[in-house]
Amino acid sequence: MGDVRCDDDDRACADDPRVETLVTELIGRVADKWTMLVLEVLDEHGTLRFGGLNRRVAGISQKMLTQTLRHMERDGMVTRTVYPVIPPRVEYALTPLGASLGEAFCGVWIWAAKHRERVEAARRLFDGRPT
Amino acid sequence: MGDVRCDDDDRACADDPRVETLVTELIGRVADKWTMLVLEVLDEHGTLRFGGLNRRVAGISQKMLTQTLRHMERDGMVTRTVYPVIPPRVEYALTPLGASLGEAFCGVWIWAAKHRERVEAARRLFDGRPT
DNA sequence: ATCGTTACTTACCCAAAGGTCTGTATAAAT
DNA sequence: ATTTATACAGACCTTTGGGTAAGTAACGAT
Repeated sequence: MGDVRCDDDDRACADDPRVETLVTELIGRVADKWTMLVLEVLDEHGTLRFGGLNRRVAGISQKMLTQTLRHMERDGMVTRTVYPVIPPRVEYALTPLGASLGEAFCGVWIWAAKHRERVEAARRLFDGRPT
Repeated sequence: MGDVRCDDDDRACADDPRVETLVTELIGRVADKWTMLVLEVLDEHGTLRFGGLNRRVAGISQKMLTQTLRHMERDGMVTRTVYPVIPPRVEYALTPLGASLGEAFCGVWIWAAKHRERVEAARRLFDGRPT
């Protein structure tokens, strides 16, 4: 039961060091806490302005929202459309690439939903708390 | 092209706050950088000792390996088997739960393999570097 | 003339992550 | 007697993440 690797699509899980590098980056930067939440909100609402995102992402600071959006833009996950009006109007939307990352991460969401009880039980056991 | 949510399995991606909490924890703690790398190595090699893991995980410090293994053990991802011999011998192996998380994250690996070029191209474009 | 609005940028600061180094136990090998 | 091997734990210190707050620009409304 340990040998079951993941070979659904292609040779993806292989030992390509460049893929490994990207995955490490994904875990560490692209797919950090805020990125995932922004991605989820954009996936739900389609196009949103800065303020709208700030209101919906729940707990994010202006600074982190800006930073996160810049990273996502750099990685080709979102488009940033500036309308030269006053007061400024900037719209953000997911690219197909961004949407596909969301779908990829959906597997983790499903896992979390499916195994939540089990993880919490394991923690209680480990911590020696009563059942 | 923006409405495509992820409804592969069940109502997983829904708005259950407990799931959201767990996912946030997953991204932030359970499924952090080192956890994923340890998980991958254990999935490849089956059972490994502390030293073997330390040698194979590439760049991890002793402290972080210990910490990561403790967290994974607490979450029910790995088993820790101590043999009371001198010098000490401790073996680590994935549980079925741990293996299933690896499979869930495999979607991200596949995504990374499939879209690596695209992400790197987007970055070059954003950074204004030559093609 | 001043205020409000929007989307930032920048400076400052604190807490957490994480690396390095040292200590520990114990028996077998030299 | 000293060294070696193993799997840690703990102290110390640097780096990074991330929050707060203030500043900016430019125009319409009061």
